[in-house]
Amino acid sequence: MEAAASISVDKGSERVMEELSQGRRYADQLLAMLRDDTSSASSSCLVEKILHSFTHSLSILLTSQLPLKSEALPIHKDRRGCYKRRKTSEILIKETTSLVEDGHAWRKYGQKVILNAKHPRNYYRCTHKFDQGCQATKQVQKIQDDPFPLFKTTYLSHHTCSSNSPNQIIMDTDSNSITWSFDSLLSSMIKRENTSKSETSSSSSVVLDTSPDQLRCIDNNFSVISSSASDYAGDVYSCATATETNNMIFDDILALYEGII
DNA sequence: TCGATTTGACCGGG
DNA sequence: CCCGGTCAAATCGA
Repeated sequence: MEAAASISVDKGSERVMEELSQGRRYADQLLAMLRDDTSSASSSCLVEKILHSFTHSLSILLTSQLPLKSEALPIHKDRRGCYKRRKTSEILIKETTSLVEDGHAWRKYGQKVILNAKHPRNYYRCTHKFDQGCQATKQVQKIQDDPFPLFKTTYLSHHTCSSNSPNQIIMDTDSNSITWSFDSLLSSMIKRENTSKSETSSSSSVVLDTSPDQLRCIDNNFSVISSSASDYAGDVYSCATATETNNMIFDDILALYEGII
């Protein structure tokens, strides 16, 4: 981001960016108008695609430093200056005993053997890097071997995308319980735990009872599991809208599961 | 067919 | 120059 801002963009691409920005503003206005009219769902969808296209184009112009002027082309593809190494700010490091989903859509873009490390480091970027210009990346590396495996995940930059996160809490009207809906998270874990089974349910839920000191997993392949979960029960309402806190709770619950299963 | 992953090449910072 | 982060062509697979 800051790297993009410091780039001295030439006049041509500056004009292109201005033109794209104007187009994007028009599309924004059109989308707002269409959203008022409930009968034009498909038109809204189209406008959203146009908006993504504008955002993508602007993102490319902002982040690339490829010369627009035609200069002597090298024989093979020259990628000098094709990316800027990010500043190491906004780092979050997590260590987990298994590879857990964190509710965001990631796309693997690289793997490197690291000096003096037993396992390679894997590089992921946000799926919405190009359609929404989200700069979030993460690195995952196994740092401890198999009897008691440990994975280190390093998150770099915050998500700026508006991904429809699967880790959304759905409040149950039942006064004694809260239903959490985080399909991808739990079903992926169930897949791990039941690899021998040919079928896994596509949807799962966890019910966190507020009165008894129990954590229950309700799923086709699971029976009732209980453990201490009172630490989380009291916090759920207050952090229902804080995604980061939710993710932390999900991680804790996963750790809890791993202790049980 | 098209999105995701793999993997060797390329690049920049130290 | 080395190491680690990123790119992008090739490949995979749903």
